[in-house]
Amino acid sequence: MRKHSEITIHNLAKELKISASTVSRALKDNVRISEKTRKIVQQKAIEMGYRPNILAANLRSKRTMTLGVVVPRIDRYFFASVISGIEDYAWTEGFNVIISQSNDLLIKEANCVTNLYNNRVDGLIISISMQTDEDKHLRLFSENHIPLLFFDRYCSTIESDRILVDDFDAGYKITRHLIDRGCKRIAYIAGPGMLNIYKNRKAGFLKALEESGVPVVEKYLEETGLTKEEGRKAFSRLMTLSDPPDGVFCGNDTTALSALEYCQEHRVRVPEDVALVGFSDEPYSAVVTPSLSTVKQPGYEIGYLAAQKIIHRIQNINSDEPFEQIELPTQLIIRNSSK
Amino acid sequence: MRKHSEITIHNLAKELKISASTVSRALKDNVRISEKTRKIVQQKAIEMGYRPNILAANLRSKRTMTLGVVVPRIDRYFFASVISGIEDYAWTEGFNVIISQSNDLLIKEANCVTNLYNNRVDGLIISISMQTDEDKHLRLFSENHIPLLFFDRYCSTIESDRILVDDFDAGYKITRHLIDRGCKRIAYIAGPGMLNIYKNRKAGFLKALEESGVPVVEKYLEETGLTKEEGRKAFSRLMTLSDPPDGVFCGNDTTALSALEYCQEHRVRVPEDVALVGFSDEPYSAVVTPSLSTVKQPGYEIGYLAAQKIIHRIQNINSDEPFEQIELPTQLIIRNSSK
DNA sequence: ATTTTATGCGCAATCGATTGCAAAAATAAA
DNA sequence: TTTATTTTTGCAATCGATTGCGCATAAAAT
Repeated sequence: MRKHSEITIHNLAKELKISASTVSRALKDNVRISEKTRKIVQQKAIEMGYRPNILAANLRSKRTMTLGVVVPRIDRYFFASVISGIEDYAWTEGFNVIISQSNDLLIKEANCVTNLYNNRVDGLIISISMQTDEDKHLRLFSENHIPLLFFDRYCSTIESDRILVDDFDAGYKITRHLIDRGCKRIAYIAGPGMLNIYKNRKAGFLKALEESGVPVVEKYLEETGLTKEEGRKAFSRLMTLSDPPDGVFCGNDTTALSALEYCQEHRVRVPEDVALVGFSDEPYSAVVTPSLSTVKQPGYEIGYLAAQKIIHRIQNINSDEPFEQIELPTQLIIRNSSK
Repeated sequence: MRKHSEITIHNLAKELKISASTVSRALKDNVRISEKTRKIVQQKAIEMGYRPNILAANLRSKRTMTLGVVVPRIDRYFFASVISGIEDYAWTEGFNVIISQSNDLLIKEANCVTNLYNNRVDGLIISISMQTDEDKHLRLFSENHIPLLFFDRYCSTIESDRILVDDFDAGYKITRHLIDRGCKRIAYIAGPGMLNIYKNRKAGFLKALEESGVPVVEKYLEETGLTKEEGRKAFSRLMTLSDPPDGVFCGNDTTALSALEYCQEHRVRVPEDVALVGFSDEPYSAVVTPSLSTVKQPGYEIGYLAAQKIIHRIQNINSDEPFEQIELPTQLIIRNSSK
């Protein structure tokens, strides 16, 4: 609560012996107010330390100039960089950004989304949780025609803008690379097949195998939550097979790193005995030994573009531009773990 | 803009042929409303899909249930984890969190702070930019008695709560460690001396040297912006001295990493020729080769505590509890770069 | 001098929820 | 049945900025 009583346009008006409407207009450089009055009002506003009450303006105008963002976790580099991109663009347009994290839990996600809805954010940018298999909470936005944009992980039952990376292509490129370097027994540690990104990566993976006539071996396919622990377990299962893989496509860098650690402990040579490729290009991936091959996703650009797109929608709310699905290219970075 | 016309308490009231006040009270379980009416109203509210307009409530109550957060960069792990902690606690108390980044620029910081002020956030949590050498923008909060809390980097000219890590102790511990392992020529790549955290680390550094009778050599003291490039340059200067240091305390892990890279390229052995210690425990520090000694700062805990503290202040705005400066302990993690 | 056209400004309603005060209704007491 | 008491509800103002409409006054045209 402000101790100093707020200075409002009414205070200014009284002080200047004019009406509040005139003050309001003068402050917004409305053409219907004379140059002279405008100057006087603006001068007085500065003098008295006037600060517009955005709440009141928002109530009246039914806009909040605020974007809601929901990500699984803020402290994962990919998401942090997406947010950074969102925030940077939003700022240039005068939008604020409210952040929430779902912790990859459906229920928390639903709560966050509902909360943001109730807070009247002008748009929602979201990457859904690993658990999300229903869309009721998201319909709150789509059905009320409040701009909604998915990035990376999306919900296919909801029509909306999406900014994705080309996961199919990425999966394909990775697998192709492993094949090209001579791997014969290629394994894949996947994330939850429920999420499109993992479905697509797997499809790319399978396509590459098929194309090269490499057989798909069921026991080389693991599905996990892509945590460090689960990754470790899955990789350990693979390596204790009688014919362990000589190339592993890990669903993210976290699992790839845990695989690397496993190899160091068990004196498995990387990439000689087994080649490893991760996904995301975490900050550590370039600097571990051996450095980790991976796929770089342009997080900052995704965020920047997402903010641009959604703010454009907000500002042209009544145009009926069709929804757009943008797929940004990924970059396969070949490092020592698969050289 | 919502397409469906909003459902307000007035709509509900009309529908139920009672007054809006009664509806308002019924929805908030006010004791002055009979059990019967309350049930009816709440039932109808659900039925009609009523969603309270938080803007209106905020305008009236002069609270926004929102915390503002300003950090130099969101995509730095330390800050991301602090934000994660803030968001987690804030959420349990029903607070939203608006994030802005200053990009370590004073002018952007001032803009962000002013914007958050105008948006009537109930409190501000900030870690100031490297450039910040004035406090006018921050006085907006402190002088209007809106809770303000610094973490990590603070502004000493402003009275307020602070959550810090014990930088003096950390600097001392690091230096002590280098001395104990036998380093004779110890260098320090510092951050801007304007910021207290760097001042304090340096004080700890000097204290340790003095205590052990190790002479302070001016040419071993570098001051930089702690970026990768500047760190590289500073380290290179140090290593091309006729008597290069055999132990370097780097202001953060970024510079430590660039030092490591320099060493690899110039065949300088770490830690045999020069021992390195960083600061922050970035995610990569544990996994580079050699793994990087560093100081772990409890980011998540700092954020969580900061949110607790500031929300407590917000909820007890009129109590006159004195400002508190909390210093959390750091943990020296000795890894291979200085073993 | 009179009519037309601009220009500058104010009135009052609006956005939706909250709340002090008073009135009405229901219940208890006399 | 009447009065006192308690419970329940409504009126109307408030939070602060915005805006459609209309009234003045001034300037331009006739």
